[in-house]
Amino acid sequence: MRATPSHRGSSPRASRDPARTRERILDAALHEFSANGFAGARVDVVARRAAVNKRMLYHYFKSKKGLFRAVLQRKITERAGWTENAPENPMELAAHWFNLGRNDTDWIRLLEWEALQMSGQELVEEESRRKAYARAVARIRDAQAAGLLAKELDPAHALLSIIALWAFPQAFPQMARLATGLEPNSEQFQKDRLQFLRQFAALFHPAKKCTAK
Amino acid sequence: MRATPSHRGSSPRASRDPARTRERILDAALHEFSANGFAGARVDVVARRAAVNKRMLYHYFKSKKGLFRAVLQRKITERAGWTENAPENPMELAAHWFNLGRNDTDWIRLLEWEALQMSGQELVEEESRRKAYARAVARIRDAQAAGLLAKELDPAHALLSIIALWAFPQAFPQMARLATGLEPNSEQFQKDRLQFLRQFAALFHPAKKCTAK
DNA sequence: GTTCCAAGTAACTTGACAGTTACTTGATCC
DNA sequence: GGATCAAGTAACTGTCAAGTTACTTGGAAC
Repeated sequence: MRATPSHRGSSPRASRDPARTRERILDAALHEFSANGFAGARVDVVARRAAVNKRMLYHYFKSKKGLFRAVLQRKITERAGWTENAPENPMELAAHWFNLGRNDTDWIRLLEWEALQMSGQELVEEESRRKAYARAVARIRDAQAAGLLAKELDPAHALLSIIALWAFPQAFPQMARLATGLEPNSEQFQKDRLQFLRQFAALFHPAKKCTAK
Repeated sequence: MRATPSHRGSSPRASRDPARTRERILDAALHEFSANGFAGARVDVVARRAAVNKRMLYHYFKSKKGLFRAVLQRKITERAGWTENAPENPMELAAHWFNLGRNDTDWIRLLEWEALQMSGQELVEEESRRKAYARAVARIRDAQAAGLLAKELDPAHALLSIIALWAFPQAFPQMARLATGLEPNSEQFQKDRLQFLRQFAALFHPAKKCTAK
């Protein structure tokens, strides 16, 4: 067993460290793909940003496409835990997820590029993603049974709508700006949006239907 | 005043018709940009599809970017009428617009490409779009005054959410598929979604708050 | 009927970029 | 201590695509 070369916190010139190099490439690629999409991304820019020879990208990831898939794959596994320790009440999920997503705009953009580019073909990590969605749908069904959400609503569409409510302003910042006059990444916008989502959720709670005002 | 060369419905070889050529190019470009985005679109493909010499694109639109802007511009003015003859009740807008948008998936995709590419710079047709949004926000405010929607909600965020609810499955078809198991352009999905949006809207109507079950 | 210009064509230039070749360096195993 | 292979480098190549050059054609105005 070999010692990890990166054993020292900030070794000034750890001469070789494949795992770390791989991570550096992935970080740089995430940045570049998220900013420019697959077609717009430049392999040389990724290499420069990662401070790595371009040849190494092909060494580790075979092709530009392979790199893109690896970036998606890493992010998806990172996100796997989002359905855990989330609030039980479905409508509060929107506010909860909105909060989690604030620091991580790359994620929504990646999904957006994926949406625009995928045409028919199999998704990256399709199976595990499907399972994660199925779990989320099941939670909503439970919440319906518990009387937290109107039973007549299709739970899959409810999930889709909850995601839509938090992700949309990040996905379409120009529309958010046109509608509200604020930049969606500004403090003010995020405060307003969060308040809106909370009020919206409160309105929805069947239990509160006849108690509010 | 010169006679329009395209005076005959389907003249087999109208030798010159600038207006028509321009439209042909815009149609082809809409198709290409919507499918592949700005970076992914190929000028030669647009030219071939429009059955036009590539040089003509530069004649009419100056550059690839100019062509992209022209495509957006045309679509935006086409869409200007969407706020007219729409239902008064804001929550029913989602179902209404969803219906209108079904035949025209290019539109959402264009907005999506725009969202991903615009970084800070001025939008195409920014002023007229801002006005259209302001009109829509005003309508929601009216509806709130009329008791059709909870008054505490920020109307701009309400508008944003209504748009989110109908547009999201088209914008992120992969997520729609993962959540529901159906292709979002299938009959079944659209029927389900429409029903969901209607039920959702019905739940929201403050007047129904205490009458339902 | 000739002048003039918008409309149109084909072939070319230029630059950029994904992917490769041929080579060097470092570390681990025996 | 040298064989071996992963990690790494620099310079190159072939292709593709945006934009241009230099030219031709159609038709309207006088």
